[in-house]
Amino acid sequence: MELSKNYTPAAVEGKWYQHWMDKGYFRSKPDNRPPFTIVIPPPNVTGVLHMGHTLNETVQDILIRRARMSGYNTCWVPGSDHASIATEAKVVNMLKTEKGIEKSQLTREEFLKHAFEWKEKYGGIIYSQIKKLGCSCDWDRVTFTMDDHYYKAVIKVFTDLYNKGLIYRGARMINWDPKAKTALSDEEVQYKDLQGKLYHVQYAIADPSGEPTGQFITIATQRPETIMGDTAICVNPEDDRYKHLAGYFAIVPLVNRRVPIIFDTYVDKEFGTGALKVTPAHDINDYNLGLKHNLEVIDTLNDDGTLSAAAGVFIGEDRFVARKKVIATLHEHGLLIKEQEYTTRLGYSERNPDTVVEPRISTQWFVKMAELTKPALDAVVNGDVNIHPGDRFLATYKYWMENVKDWCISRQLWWGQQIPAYYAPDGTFEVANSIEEAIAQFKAKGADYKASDLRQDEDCLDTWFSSWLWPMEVFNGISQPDNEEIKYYYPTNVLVTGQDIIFFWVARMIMAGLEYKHEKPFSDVYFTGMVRDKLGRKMSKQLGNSPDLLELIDRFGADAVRFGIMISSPAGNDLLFDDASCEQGRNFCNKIWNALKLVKMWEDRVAPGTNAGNDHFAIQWFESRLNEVQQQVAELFKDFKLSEALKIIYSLVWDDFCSWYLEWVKPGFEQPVDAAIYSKTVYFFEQLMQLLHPFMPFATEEIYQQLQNRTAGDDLIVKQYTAPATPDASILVQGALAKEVISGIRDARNKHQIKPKDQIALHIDTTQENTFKQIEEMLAKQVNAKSIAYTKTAIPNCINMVVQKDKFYLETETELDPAAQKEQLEKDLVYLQGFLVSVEKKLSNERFVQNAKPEVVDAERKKKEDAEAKIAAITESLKTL
RNA sequence: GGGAGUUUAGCUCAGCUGGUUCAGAGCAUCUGCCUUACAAGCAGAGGGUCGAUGGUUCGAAUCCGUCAACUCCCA
Repeated sequence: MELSKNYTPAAVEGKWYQHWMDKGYFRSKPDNRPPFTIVIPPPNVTGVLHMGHTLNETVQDILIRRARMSGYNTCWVPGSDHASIATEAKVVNMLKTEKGIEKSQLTREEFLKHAFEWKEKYGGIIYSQIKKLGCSCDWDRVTFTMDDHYYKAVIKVFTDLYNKGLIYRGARMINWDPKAKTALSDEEVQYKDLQGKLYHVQYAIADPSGEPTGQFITIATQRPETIMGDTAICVNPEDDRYKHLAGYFAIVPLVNRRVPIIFDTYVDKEFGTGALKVTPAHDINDYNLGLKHNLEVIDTLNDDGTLSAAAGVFIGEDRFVARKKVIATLHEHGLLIKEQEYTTRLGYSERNPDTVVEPRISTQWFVKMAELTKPALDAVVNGDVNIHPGDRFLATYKYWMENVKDWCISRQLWWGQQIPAYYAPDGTFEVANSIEEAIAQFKAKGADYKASDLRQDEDCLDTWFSSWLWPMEVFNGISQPDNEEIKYYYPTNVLVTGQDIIFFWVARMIMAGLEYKHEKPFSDVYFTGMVRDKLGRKMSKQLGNSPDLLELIDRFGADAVRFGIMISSPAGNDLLFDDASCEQGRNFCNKIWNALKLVKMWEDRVAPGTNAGNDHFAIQWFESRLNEVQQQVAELFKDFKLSEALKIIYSLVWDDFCSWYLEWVKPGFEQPVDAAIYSKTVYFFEQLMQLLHPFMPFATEEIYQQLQNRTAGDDLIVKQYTAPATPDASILVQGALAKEVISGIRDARNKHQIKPKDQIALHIDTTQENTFKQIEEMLAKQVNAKSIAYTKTAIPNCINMVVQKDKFYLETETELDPAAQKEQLEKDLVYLQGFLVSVEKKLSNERFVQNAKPEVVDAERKKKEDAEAKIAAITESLKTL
């Protein structure tokens, strides 16, 4: 079959993916082999694959494929999470715009039906993209965090933690998303720096008896719309400006409430006016002050961010509209005396990025973190779980673990696991796996209720409260503990994820794993960096700088995209992604494809019966190079240095194999090929494809299949690696010398403007004639020499050059310019003499000879000898000019 | 405000426990080639006082101090 001019990914990718699927290569069942398990960090169902995912999935596929080829029973579990807030927001929006339905018109059950329909429709997009990328996930294991068994597992864990006293219900200051109308955990709030204003507002002062003194105290606030919730004014006890106000009151403007003036060192004398208005319901610090000083809490906001009746004024207005109105009113009354520019930080909702989060007091469910974090911290600190790269994230992890606050897990949403707390009419409640169990529990306490008497908590659980069970429940490890699969696959091997979810997810999975399996969920965590555009900007929808994955694959091929993202991806560092690197990947595929074409051309020209080729220097050399790189790759994989591994494979294939090896063994035009050389070349090619396969699965499989006729089941994807042999160091040195001589001669030819077609006669003055004798043929071909001769004396009228200790004379018909040659040689001479001086200086330094390691001193002596020999060679050459 | 990280060729980055085969790679640039696998290619070349400044050492891109710039995390 005629091979196409260039590699055409579209023609092979779908074909091989289907073949692998048909053969069941991605499927895993427990057996006698050691397992190698990865659980996919579940992308959320609302998403499409972006470049961050692409990097992530590619890394996982590389690890899985390499393990599959290394004797492991590999299991890569795909899935997605339900993304409570984001999905509910999308569904609500869809219902409104497409069907004109408000969520409030629906029952919980009706809403969930719509949500599941939505998930069926859009949730699969991401899987098809992962397939396009070539990922070898076990598609029979797709798991969703709202699957029935998963749902039950989450409820079971909730009940269990509650019974252990690790979950409680209570009123706390929480982060409120007024758009989604739900509480958020601390981790779901993103802070942004903003230019705000500080308003200086006057409050009238009343004396201890309550009589107005006619004086005012000025406070500074960013949030004048919360004034109506003020229940104190606080100043620093050391502040001389306010000391006389002990026992006095302030009158809150707009609502004329009389509130105490309190003293606390919390207040910074230097900030603003040194006087702080205290609004316990709407600021975490004020809340704490309120607790300390026993202040009244007045919540002036509704759950949608509008002012509540408790505000007294501007009731029903949005908080930002109310702010403007309050300012205007204060201004009218002459109470607003100054506006000041001020840089501040505001919290935004992670899932509704345009919505400012409101600190709010609310009754929610919390997980007590202290007991759970302790073992999870130890697991990482003592190296049971290894984080890559290095321990760069260890400090961050430690800090968070040591300072973590209780985790708010209730969300005022429907899309998620409904909290299994059942309330009796009298307000008491029981937490149970089902309403029947709740009734029984009530009964045990002497309260007799029917199901219709009880009301289940309306709220659902934080998505992360389900995804922290992921490495266990994808194997039913919570719902059916100690089943065969969880025993076989858990703990998993590697977790590959972005560093941005270290707290959301990684830390909590470790906690859950230790709590429920008494074992870490994974041995290694590999953090990928953030994918940025080539200007270093984050990729975002707003900037439109995130390339479309499917379009990239169409343009370059999946292998090229994988290559592109991996080659620019040092572990853990942010990577600047540029289409150009995919282009490099495409060119690489093409290069290999063309090497295939060359080798295939030889297929019909094999000279039978000859085996002389086995002694060919190129074969021995490449065998060693291959072994050397195979060993290096194995080391790099151990350290998760995938990008570097790809780089050295790339260089092995392109430079060593294509540029040197193939040129060295290539027969003359239409000449026969030695049988041994041919079969060795095919073997090397297969080895290279095998080494490269995890990175570029499609092209390598295609080429592997093209190289020889294969029997059924002989597929590269499952071809097992063999342990590399030890490379022959002396052959490698000779190979390096050959390359250096060839490049040197080519350079000399170039510099003297000898046309590529003009032949030279080469004379070599060397002490290692045998070395050159065995590479004579390939050397002559590579530098276009018509003859090679050995000499012990200088040849006149030649281009002179020196490589290491050997002298080369290039005899040519072209007119030579001795002055230019002389200049070049003299330049080298000056450099070498300077080098020699520095080495001698070092060696004559007694302290160096005494203190340095013997091998270092020896190395310096060797350098000295080499430099002297080379100087001698150059000096001799110069004499002939 | 607290903590972490980064600063090496035009660009993106390697350089582990200090020793001129460590001053590197890829891309980009320049020169010469449509050589019978590949112009998405081949053969070559140029380019950096390793952020600044002190110190330790026989010797520092590599260790320590200070400073500067940038990035990220936390409050």
